[in-house]
Amino acid sequence: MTSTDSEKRPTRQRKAVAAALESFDDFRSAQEIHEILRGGGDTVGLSTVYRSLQALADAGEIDMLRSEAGEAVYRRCSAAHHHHLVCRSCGATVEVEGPAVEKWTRAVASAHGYSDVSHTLEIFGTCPDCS
Amino acid sequence: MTSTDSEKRPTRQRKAVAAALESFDDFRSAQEIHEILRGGGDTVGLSTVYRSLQALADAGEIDMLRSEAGEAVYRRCSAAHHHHLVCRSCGATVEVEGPAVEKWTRAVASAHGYSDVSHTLEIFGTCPDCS
DNA sequence: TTTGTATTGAGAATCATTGTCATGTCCCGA
DNA sequence: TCGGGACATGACAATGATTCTCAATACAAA
Ligand SMILES: [Zn+2]
Ligand SMILES: [Zn+2]
Ligand SMILES: [Zn+2]
Ligand SMILES: [Zn+2]
Repeated sequence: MTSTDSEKRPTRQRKAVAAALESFDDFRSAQEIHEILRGGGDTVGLSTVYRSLQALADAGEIDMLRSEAGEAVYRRCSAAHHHHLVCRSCGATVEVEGPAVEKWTRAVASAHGYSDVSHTLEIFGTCPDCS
Repeated sequence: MTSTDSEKRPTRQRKAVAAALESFDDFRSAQEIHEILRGGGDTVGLSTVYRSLQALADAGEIDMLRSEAGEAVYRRCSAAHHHHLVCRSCGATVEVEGPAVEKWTRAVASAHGYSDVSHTLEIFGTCPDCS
């Protein structure tokens, strides 16, 4: 196995973190996820939660974004590239896609000679339940 | 003066921070700006730098965004709503506008019943000089 | 089992940001 | 001109999320 070995050992802890990510639908912080695990009886160290989340995010398995307060929050999402519509009040999240936006960012970047382009785009608002 | 009094007293410190913001073209952190001030001979406390930047950002006088590392960084920008194309390597920043994108975010949000909508959008890449 | 390696987690260390509060500054009325 | 009060400052402490350390474990393979 000299090939790209990005696989990690599926330990009890890592599986617990992955499972916790299936149990909610909005973005949560590492600390909140740690709490969820403790509440569910799983014993996982906070450091391990941080490490697992980073690994998952690096592998593209989960999405990470920064809340308006600046904390990193995580969510299990679909595989395709997408963005988020997030309720500022309760966190309710909707995945959204916009081919036109994707095209636009690429066009803008290349128009200015920028290469190796990526982008971040989040929409915040108040959801129907909260308004 | 019972009217909307959002004006702040233009102290030496606040003017120094505002002046520093004119001296560079990319996004800088509060600490970096504090360094610039110290280097320029101005004596301004770090707390005051933080406070001044927040006040300016709240007043819409400057733009604030979070670097990929999560720190708040600031920049003097034009008044109109816009977004940024930022070089991942040197920080070179270009203001960009996209009426279509603005329209799209509003449409998406209202399609899902979200109100009081705002959004963040940044494009990262490698600028011509750095590639 | 033996052994080398990946993983864990408790606690310490970082580091940006915010809070405290005694001191300083400015404006205005007496 | 003087004094009171509201605003502002800055040295320093406190907070809080994230990362680091490193000894103890768990695994996998031989
Ligand atoms: Zn997502
Ligand atoms: Zn909501
Ligand atoms: Zn801007
Ligand atoms: Zn916009």
